[in-house]
Amino acid sequence: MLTAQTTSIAGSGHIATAAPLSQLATPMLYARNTEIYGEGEPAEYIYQVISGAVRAYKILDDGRRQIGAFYLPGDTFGLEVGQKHRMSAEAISNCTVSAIKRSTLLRQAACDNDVALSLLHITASELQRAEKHILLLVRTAQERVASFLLEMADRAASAGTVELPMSRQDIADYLGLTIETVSRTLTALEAQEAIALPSSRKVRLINMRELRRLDS
Amino acid sequence: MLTAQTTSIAGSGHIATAAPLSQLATPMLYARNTEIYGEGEPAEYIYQVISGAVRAYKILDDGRRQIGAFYLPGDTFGLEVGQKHRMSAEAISNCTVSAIKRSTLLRQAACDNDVALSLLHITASELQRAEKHILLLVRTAQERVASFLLEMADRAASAGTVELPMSRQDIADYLGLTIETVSRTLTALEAQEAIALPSSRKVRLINMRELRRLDS
DNA sequence: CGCAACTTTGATACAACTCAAAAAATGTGG
DNA sequence: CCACATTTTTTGAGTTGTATCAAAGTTGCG
Repeated sequence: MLTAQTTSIAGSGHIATAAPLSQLATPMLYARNTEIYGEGEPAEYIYQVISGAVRAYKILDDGRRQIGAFYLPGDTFGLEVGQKHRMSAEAISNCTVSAIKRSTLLRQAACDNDVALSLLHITASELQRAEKHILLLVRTAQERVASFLLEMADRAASAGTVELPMSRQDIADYLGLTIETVSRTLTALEAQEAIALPSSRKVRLINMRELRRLDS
Repeated sequence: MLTAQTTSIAGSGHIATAAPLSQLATPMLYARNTEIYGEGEPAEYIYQVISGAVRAYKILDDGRRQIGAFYLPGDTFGLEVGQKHRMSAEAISNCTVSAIKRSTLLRQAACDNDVALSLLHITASELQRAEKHILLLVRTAQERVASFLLEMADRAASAGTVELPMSRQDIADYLGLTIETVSRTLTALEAQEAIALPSSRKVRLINMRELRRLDS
């Protein structure tokens, strides 16, 4: 069974095996920092990242922003069982996403078990991610940052170097830290030669053993 | 459509409408502090709390325990899409739960859409809970404790007084705080007359406006 | 090239943690 | 039902990690 990460909504996954659906997948372009949908808006579409990166977030009452997830190419996002989006989503970089109508999907799910099960798997993956995120948030700054780097490496690494599509502020809002703490922690990891920072958006993972020990 | 909180696995919810399933629901008794299932174990059953309270948790590598959720009467827990339980579950108090075989359920889900959709709704509820938990963990101790009390009041209050089935340690491990901080925070809330503590396991919510302001 | 945005570094403050001990609650056997 | 042992909760004192406030670098873009 495919996971949400690899289930294509327009490709070869369960959903797409329902013939009419793949035809309904619409490619869409979003410029850097533009909104894809807002919290509380009717959930019209579910999306899959084709290229670029997306952040999903909520704004807390005190004005802070908590990023719930980053979505990279292949990831599905924006699926809601209820009527409304529970987070906002924005393009981190210019990106292309493929979208299909939620109403179509839910209608399909009501009669097609494969579709219903795919939705279940996507939601279960999101749950697993959220639970991992909870564990992250009770750790030290070093552990959070190390864990974040390893996660990004898993998802987007090429030859030991991670290209971060997101800003320090994005990382801070994801890890529940301040931008200063993220910056200082990266500097500290560099000083202890666990990573190198050839540029602020490029991280070379040098001492994986040490990073994994921190992630543990 | 029913939510996970109100979907009965042995009663009138979607799952039970599949006639053979309700017959398969088995009532089970667990004594205080006994394990219902362990992390990593094959997920044989899914459960619903009939009476008592349950905690689901993971042990971190440094030995700390993070409680992911408390389950109260009516709540469904232990549903996994994968083969294994991703957390451990223990009875907080002596409790009775109703259990049905996961294999049966998944077999049903593969052909019965109502069952598949019920599983989707239960999982989506868990996801929503986990996302709320994430937002909790980036707030101050006072905000976390106030939010926790309001959550418990919503779920189990009778006449403004919340009976806490769990210990201070349980609360601390749920909120990502130490037991001392939880205790001090409750004392502080009492001092500012937002709550009263007739006993350590009983909390009377006095100033709801103030608590909601903290929860916000 | 110059301005705006982003990132890093520095100094200080404070919330929550740690270690320690007292107080209160709970359980147990006589 | 009481006396004692154990567990849980509260309180205290001191430390520390992260936030805050401030400013200096750095990068990228028009």
